[in-house]
Amino acid sequence: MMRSVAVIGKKCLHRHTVVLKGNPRTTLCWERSFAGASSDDCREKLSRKVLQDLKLDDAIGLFGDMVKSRPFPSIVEFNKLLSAVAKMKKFELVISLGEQMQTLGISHDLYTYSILINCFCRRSQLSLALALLGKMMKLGYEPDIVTLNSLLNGFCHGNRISDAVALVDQMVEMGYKPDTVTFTTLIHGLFLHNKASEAVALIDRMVQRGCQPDLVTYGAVVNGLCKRGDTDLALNLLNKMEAAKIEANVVIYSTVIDSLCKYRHEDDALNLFTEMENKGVRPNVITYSSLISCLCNYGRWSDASRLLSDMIERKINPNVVTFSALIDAFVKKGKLVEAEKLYDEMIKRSIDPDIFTYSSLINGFCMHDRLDEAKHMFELMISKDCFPNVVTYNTLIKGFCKAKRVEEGMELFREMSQRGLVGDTVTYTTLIQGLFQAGDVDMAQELFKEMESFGVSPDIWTYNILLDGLCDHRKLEKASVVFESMQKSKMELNIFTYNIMIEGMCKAGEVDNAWKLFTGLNGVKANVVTYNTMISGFCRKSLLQEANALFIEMKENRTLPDSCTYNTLIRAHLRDGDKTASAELIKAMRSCGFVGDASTFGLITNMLHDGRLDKSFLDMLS
DNA sequence: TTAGGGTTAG
Repeated sequence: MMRSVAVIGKKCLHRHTVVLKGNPRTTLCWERSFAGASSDDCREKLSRKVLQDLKLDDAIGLFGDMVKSRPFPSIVEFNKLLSAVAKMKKFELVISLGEQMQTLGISHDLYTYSILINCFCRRSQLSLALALLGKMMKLGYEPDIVTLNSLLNGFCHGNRISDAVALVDQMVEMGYKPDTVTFTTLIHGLFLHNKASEAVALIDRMVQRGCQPDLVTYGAVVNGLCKRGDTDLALNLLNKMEAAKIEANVVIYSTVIDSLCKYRHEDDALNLFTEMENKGVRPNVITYSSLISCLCNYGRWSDASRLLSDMIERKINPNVVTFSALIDAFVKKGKLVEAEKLYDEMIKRSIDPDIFTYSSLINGFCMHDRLDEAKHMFELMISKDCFPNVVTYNTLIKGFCKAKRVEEGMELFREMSQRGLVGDTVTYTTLIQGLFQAGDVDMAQELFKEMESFGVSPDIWTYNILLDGLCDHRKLEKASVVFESMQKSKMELNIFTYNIMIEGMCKAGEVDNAWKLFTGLNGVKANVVTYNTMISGFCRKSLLQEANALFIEMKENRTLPDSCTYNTLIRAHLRDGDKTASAELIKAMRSCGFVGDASTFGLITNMLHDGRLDKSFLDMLS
């Protein structure tokens, strides 16, 4: 590449002129063509307005007319058409039209070459783009900034980001003046290749070379940094901008504020909000919505409500996003009444709810087992031509499954397919879980098979639910087969996977196998549930020594026992007739602030009745 | 007549 670009030099400029002069054919033809109706037609068809909404078929037809008309229309007309086709992203077609032109003896000019180089780049055919650049330069055309920016874009989107950086340096050395397009293209490429620090360094390098980056360039870097959560670096850039007397605008401030808030620096976000006000930058509905939404999600309702009244007072009107964000936050915190009030308020303000609004409300109704209202909301949105997407369906399906109405969930699943929506991993996982809970083991397994055959990849949660369902329904053998295939696959098993299998084995009486699994957790850390399950497995087999040993081990491994750990052990020791050990455990449990659970109370009551225990035990428990 | 990516919120 560098060799090709290295030949770009001043001497080309001379030849450039010569070639343009030496290309009188198109000029002459064009002059003559004023008399020809067909060429006039073409020219009319190529007017800017027509080109804007030109259809692909018309473009091809037009090209056919153009190559048939004699004399040929000028190269400018061809360039306009090629450009229009390139805008339709039909890059291959542009290339083939270019080839046809050459076959017909219609010479390309600088613009044609630029368009074609761009097309090769967009098709990731870097070598062909470079070859064409070489050819073009041999003919004496000096690439201009647009040609080089296209090439730069090609490098950025191909895997040649270091060549992209080098190209910009070389452009500067050769006297080209990189423009905003050059920089935003390179910056975008750097972020695409995870080179955030190089993007920041680029800004410094530009300044060093006496090339002051503009607002757009800064904006691109700030945006890229914020998307990665590098808010410190973004704030540094804001300071740099200020030092360079480039005033950040509301978009840049909103970007940083949003990012600060999302990464849990909400107070810094609020401070920056004040700072932008002090600098005379007026926040807009987006600045407010983003802050309000984050604050609500963190439960900072009073701050959020202060901002809301603030924005209304300043006539910055909340829009559908503001309302939806609020509704969603209220719903997630279980405040459905408030969410419904907000919904009424937005209707009163003639703000149309959108798919987010409806989906949040449907979620709210589902969370409160108000399935009929959820369904009603779902039908309402459709009646308003706001069509549910896979997320909306998943929400409602989950609601029905949780309410043990898996049949209706399945019905929705079929309905979404009819609407042309494809279920995703969440859809299938939810339904598989619902089917297992409803005891429909066969259907659950069938759905799992369907999901695989439809190319929807099960994730670790899908597998965990499958394992759990199989174990719950006494299909440990089948679960073990699945588990082994998971171990062999690249999938990372989590502690839930192990907990499910350990529990399944213990419940099936296979404590030895469960213990084997427990001692062979592949780099996964046991949690309190893992210990509880194993301890309970030992207790079930009256292996109290093992259970006690594990209880000690879990404390040594800094896994805090919970109410379940204590209750399991207490019951086991009571059944074993060891009153002393039980009494000690009860004391220890109480000192941790836990109490006896229903099973423990039940057992003690029974033992009181048949005289195995005296009343002091009951007093100890409560 | 040629190029980039947008500009931010649920």
